[in-house]
Amino acid sequence: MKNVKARTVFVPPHRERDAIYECIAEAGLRPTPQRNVVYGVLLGERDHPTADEVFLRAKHSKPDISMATVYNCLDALVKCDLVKQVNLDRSATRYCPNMGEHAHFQCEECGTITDFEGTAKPKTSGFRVPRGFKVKQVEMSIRGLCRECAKKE
Amino acid sequence: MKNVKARTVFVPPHRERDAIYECIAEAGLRPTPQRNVVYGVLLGERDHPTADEVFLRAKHSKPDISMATVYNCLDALVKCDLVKQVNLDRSATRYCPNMGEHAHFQCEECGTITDFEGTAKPKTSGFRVPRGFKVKQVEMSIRGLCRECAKKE
DNA sequence: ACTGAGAATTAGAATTATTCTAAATCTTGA
DNA sequence: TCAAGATTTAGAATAATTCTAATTCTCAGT
Repeated sequence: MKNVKARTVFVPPHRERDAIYECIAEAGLRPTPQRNVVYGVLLGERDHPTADEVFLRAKHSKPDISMATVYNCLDALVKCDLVKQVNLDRSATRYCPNMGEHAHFQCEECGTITDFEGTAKPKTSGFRVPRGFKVKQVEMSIRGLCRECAKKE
Repeated sequence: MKNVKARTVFVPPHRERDAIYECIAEAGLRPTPQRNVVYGVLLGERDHPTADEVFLRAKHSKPDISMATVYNCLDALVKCDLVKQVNLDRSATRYCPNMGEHAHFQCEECGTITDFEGTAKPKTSGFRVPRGFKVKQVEMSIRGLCRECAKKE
């Protein structure tokens, strides 16, 4: 699990699909076909889908999967650090299988989300962490105009 | 509007309440009692309330205010840069009148949200902004354990 | 391979969060 | 004062997420 971050970015999808079994097991969770399908969906199209979109796509390969299961699987994947939750606005939560360090950029105009590669650490970013607080995860999100929409302006 | 950020952190509340009129007007929106009350609620208790919590508090001074209005007002305040939306998990959006630069820290254990002072810029934080993208706003959110919960561990 | 305990899945109901609608009420500039 | 347009309102509608209880699956121990 420790080296998932380094691995997930460049390793081809089929290796990832094997990795899910190890990772889920390591996290004390059971590998199941549903979790596999859900993870596969996320790896297949890295466009930060909502739970609902994941559900629709998962149905292609597993027509009888249920919404509740999709939520359960997503939660499981998040818990064992294979997937990130992305909350940007008031709309539905999105999911992202890129565990490499990156920020989420959302275009104000067209809404698309783009990953910006890089590293976020509160100290190097200039934030004062009060004494006694334990930082576990840092996320950065950016709003603005994507290339296409910036051109149109 | 440009200097709101610098001003809001240390200026006492009563001055803020005057500021809302200027700011709302400048943003091309009308100052109204409801907007004033909603903004006052946010300034009064800076605990990052949800729209629902704002609604309940606003009713104290304006018992006939409606939920729809609370959402309208919050949107208006967000639009004219007096208030920030805070989206951390799958639960309801929270609102924050601190326009000084800061990150949001959420405790995994007790859920409380704490502001960490500091500055977030994608470049100094180590993020590569792809050519053509226009960055307008950067937010940083941090998860971990707050002082109290870290002690208990 | 078989079995029992506990984990995961399922459909659908329930809950929660947010948006929409259309009527009533304000605000502002002429 | 008046008209145009913005804002507020209650309640309905929609969307997102969680819950429930019954069923099915998985796996460790035989």
